[in-house]
Amino acid sequence: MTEAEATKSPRERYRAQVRAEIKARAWEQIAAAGASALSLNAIAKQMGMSGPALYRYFGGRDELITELVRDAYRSLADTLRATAAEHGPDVTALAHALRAWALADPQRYFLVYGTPVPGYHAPDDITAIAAETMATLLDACAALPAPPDDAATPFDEHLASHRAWAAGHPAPPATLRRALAFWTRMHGVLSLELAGHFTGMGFDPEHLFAAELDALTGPSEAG
Amino acid sequence: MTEAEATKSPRERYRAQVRAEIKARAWEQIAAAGASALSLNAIAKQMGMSGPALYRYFGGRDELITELVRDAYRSLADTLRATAAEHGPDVTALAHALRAWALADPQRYFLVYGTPVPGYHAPDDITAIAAETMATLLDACAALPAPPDDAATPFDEHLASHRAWAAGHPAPPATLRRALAFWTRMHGVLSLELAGHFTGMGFDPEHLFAAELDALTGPSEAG
DNA sequence: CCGAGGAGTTACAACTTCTAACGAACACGA
DNA sequence: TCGTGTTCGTTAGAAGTTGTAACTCCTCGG
Repeated sequence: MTEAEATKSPRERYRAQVRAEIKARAWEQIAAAGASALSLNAIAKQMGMSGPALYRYFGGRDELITELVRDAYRSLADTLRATAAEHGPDVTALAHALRAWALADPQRYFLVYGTPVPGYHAPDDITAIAAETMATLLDACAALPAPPDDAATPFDEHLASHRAWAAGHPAPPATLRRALAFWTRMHGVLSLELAGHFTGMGFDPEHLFAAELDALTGPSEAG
Repeated sequence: MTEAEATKSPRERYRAQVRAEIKARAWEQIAAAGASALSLNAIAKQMGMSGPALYRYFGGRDELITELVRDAYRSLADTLRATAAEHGPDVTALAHALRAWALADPQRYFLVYGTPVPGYHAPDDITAIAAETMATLLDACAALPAPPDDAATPFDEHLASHRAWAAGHPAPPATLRRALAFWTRMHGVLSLELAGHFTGMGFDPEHLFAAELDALTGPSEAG
């Protein structure tokens, strides 16, 4: 990384630095008021230069946001992969890492899992990062001990022949099912928590998250 | 309703009609391009009048969106309540009604459960509608037969003393826990499905939804 | 019938994204 | 060392947006 940056020409290093600062300001704005309130002009003014100058660095607002979305996916995938590298394929560690990542910057989470724009389709490289994240999750679910009553569900049979997303993974349908359950349940709690739908209800969202995680890892020994 | 509208003055009836048409156009725009792309000018142009005229009917863009959010909450609460009135307190019927409501207009779902604007706090009447929805869900969960291994979880103990949201409901903590699980899991699947995170993965989201619902209603007899 | 108030208009301010054209600074090769 | 050419940042401007102010006109109600 040091070598890669050092070998670039001065212009390229400067350009990379300005791009990085633009993105940093953009993240500040998004954290403060959401992605829809992101203003190129405001960023330019903060950086002491005038509006159109930013178009040297990003094709426009959409391109900047796409870049931030890509970074968000990348950050999530790296965080989970690092967690798996440190704790092994442990679904509990993954869950806590996911929650910490989400709470650290809710708007970054929503950039990945929030309301989509109807027409928008993410570039292929972004969906590739998403697949990488799913692979990490699948590995952890494969390492999960099979529960005592592990009869094949109807959904397992469906997954047996509809597993394009896990084509390169040797996990059986039950593992795929558990991975999907893990993903959707963690997201269900986190999404509602970050959106503030639990505020005023009295309970601690962290306990709900832990309860759902317990139900996932040990459906029988949870009591 | 007929009486209430008929007794109003002509001016008020006209005003209500124009407000309704504005909201109808707004829903079209939101369904087509999302809430962030809603343009008062575009609505005015569609209706054959010029921009500022709309400010007679809505204080501004934010007020119009808040009104649409209110209508979305109201629609969801009414749909679930009507389902409960027809099928009784059946959590399965509620789940299918919720999914149908969500699929009928994804952006309406996201207006309720989508990415929040950091600073925004919903008016009290909207949170009251949300509480109404939770009450309907609680009733259905209370009618659910207790599973065989129904030992109190740690989260149940937490809920026993942190149940402000169910203050007026006699349901025990285990029922509260099941209601929260129902809510978060259904939302987890629906949210990811509507946002398109399952596209290209190969499986049918409806089957996943059904599987999660099965796990919720009968954890033992599901196999 | 006539006045008061509501509806819609245009004009304007202050934003936004984004394009075009220009000048100045800088890195690089001869 | 000295052009030269690329790149950066600028201003100007078009085409949008939300929202306010002032004015006209019509209509409803006493």
